[in-house]
Amino acid sequence: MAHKTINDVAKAAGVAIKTVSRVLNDEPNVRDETRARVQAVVKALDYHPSISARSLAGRRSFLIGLVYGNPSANYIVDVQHGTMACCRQQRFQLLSRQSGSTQGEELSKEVLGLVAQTRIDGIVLTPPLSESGELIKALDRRGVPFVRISPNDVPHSSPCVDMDDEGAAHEMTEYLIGLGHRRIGFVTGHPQHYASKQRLKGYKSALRKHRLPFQPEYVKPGNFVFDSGMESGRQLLTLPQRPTAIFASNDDMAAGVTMAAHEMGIAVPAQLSISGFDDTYIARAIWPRLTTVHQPSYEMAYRATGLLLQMLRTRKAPAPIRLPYTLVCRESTGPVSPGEAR
Amino acid sequence: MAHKTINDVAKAAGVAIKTVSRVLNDEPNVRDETRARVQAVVKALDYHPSISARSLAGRRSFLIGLVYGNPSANYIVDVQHGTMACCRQQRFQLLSRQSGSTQGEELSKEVLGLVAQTRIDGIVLTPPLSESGELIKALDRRGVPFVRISPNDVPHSSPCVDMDDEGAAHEMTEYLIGLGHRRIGFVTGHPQHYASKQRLKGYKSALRKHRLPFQPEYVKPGNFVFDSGMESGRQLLTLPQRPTAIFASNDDMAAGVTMAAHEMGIAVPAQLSISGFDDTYIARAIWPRLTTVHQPSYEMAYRATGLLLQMLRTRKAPAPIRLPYTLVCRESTGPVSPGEAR
DNA sequence: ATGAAAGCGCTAACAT
DNA sequence: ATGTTAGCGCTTTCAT
Repeated sequence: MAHKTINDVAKAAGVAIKTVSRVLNDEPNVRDETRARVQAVVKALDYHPSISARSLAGRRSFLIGLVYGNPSANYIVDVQHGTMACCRQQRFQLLSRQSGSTQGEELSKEVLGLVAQTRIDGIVLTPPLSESGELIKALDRRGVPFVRISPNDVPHSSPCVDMDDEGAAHEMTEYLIGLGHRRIGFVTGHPQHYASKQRLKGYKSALRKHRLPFQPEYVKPGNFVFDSGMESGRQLLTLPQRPTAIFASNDDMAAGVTMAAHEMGIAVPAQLSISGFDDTYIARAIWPRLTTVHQPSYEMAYRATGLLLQMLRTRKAPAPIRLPYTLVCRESTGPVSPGEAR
Repeated sequence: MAHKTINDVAKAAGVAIKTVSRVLNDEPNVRDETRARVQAVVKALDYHPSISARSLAGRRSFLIGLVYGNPSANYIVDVQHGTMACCRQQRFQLLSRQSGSTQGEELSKEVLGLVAQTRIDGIVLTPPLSESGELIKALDRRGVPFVRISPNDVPHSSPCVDMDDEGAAHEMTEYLIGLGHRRIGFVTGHPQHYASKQRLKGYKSALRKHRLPFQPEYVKPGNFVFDSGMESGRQLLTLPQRPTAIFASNDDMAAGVTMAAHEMGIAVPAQLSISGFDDTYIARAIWPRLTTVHQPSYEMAYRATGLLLQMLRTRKAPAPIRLPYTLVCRESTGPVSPGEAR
């Protein structure tokens, strides 16, 4: 037997299809008794309204798009699951999309095409796409609601969920300083990524606060990918006065630094402390386990999706949410050893 | 301005909407000249047909569902990207869904509900969901086309993409034997997972072939998750006659074994060789990098999706595809040391 | 080779 | 509080 339709339900419940529609959409003006009867029939028939039909007839598709370009698989999975959990609760479906291009006109065109085809009700934007001014402008012009995850400096009225990246990096750096480290290397994130700048800022401000000199040769470039961490790690560790601690802007790169140290026969944490950022799965899977900043990616995505859906209902942008981070201290960091602290 | 419709295109091209429809769907009976004109207008107007309308009117939604319950994030991401790449090429959209329940009636209900709501054209099933007889039966009854990824013993005419798990495990075990190992531990995968059985089988057959005794105490249970590998690793390494090599049924568990070895102060690979299965990101991110079986997850998913879409077009099931694996030898394995091989 | 009309399963706007 | 009707943007079926 084919799919049930709203007509089947209406017939079985002895009401008009409009009444069924009201019940499905939680609209008022239905007697409790009628509502209960319809709901019973819906359950009995195992009826699921067609989102195509709803989307075509109404102004909602019950489809949410998650668009990402982020290279860190573990981060993405956390975000996707957070978004999915929220969608499921509110009976929305999730359409995932990895964007080929990361910025500019091409990106905007791709996302706009997605919207045109699918009529998705809203979009969850992850970094670094959440920072593309052009994309945001394009979405605005089309009137597509969206929510951004992660800090970013594109001023916009749309909702946003973030955390205090600068504060977290500051705190992590202070933690390393507290362990006695004076020469602390830093591996940056992708230069276009606003969070990268914030994390670097926090690193710098902690040095300043503790009157340690900021030495540019201790800051190496990265792009959030493992290999870039390994490469920058190698460079830092071959410096004449090598750092006794290295703080990488995400876990993947911290794992790369750890790999570099292993290859060079430098013991972690005895000779070198390493810390990361994000607290993804990899932080607990490598040896020594990474001291890192726990970024609540799953919850950020969950809350972000919640804001988006709320906005769809109320038609106005809810206030941004800032979620707390926590320092997670594991075995990759330790007190500086006397021998290393010349 | 709102979205363009097929009417806009028809008007601009000076044809009936049916002709536009023919062009969009690559149907015959359109003059080349007319076709070209319509295509030009489509491009000029940046027109994207609404999948809701297509889905409602026709028998296709251009939506593919990816349903997974697999706990390994890195594996899932590979699969999702493979599926996405194929969908993008053929102008399908991807709806991702992590199933809450892994089996039985609940799973079937969830997936059937998804189908009813979204009218997705077909489903890509990943292990272990691809092995649920009940789900497969339910999908059959509803006439929902699907394709399964990974080996499995539910006989069915639907297409399937897999690899030779048994052969791969056999080869990996032989490789360890070739390095001189005689006491080889094994960590199994999730018991419900057919690939687990195949991998164990390959391990056993290699031992047999080389006339090594199969010792049940060298086989410990796992469920494809890091922690289970660590736990089983600990148990194996506290055996009175501990193994000189451990073969875990996936990379996450092999990473867990590596962690256990580190914690117990056992050097890898000097005192213990470790190998995994899958060749996910984690295999290259931990130290020492894992010797493992490269499973072409991305390509398996890509090809599987291709089979599914082909089946939608031709209405008949294409032949299954078996993709080749390769052994990837890295630093986690080495010749057995004389001291260990008592 | 092209077009006209009906209708997919819903919701919107307007009855009652 | 409930029902009726007219579409949403396409594909289908049947003409021409």
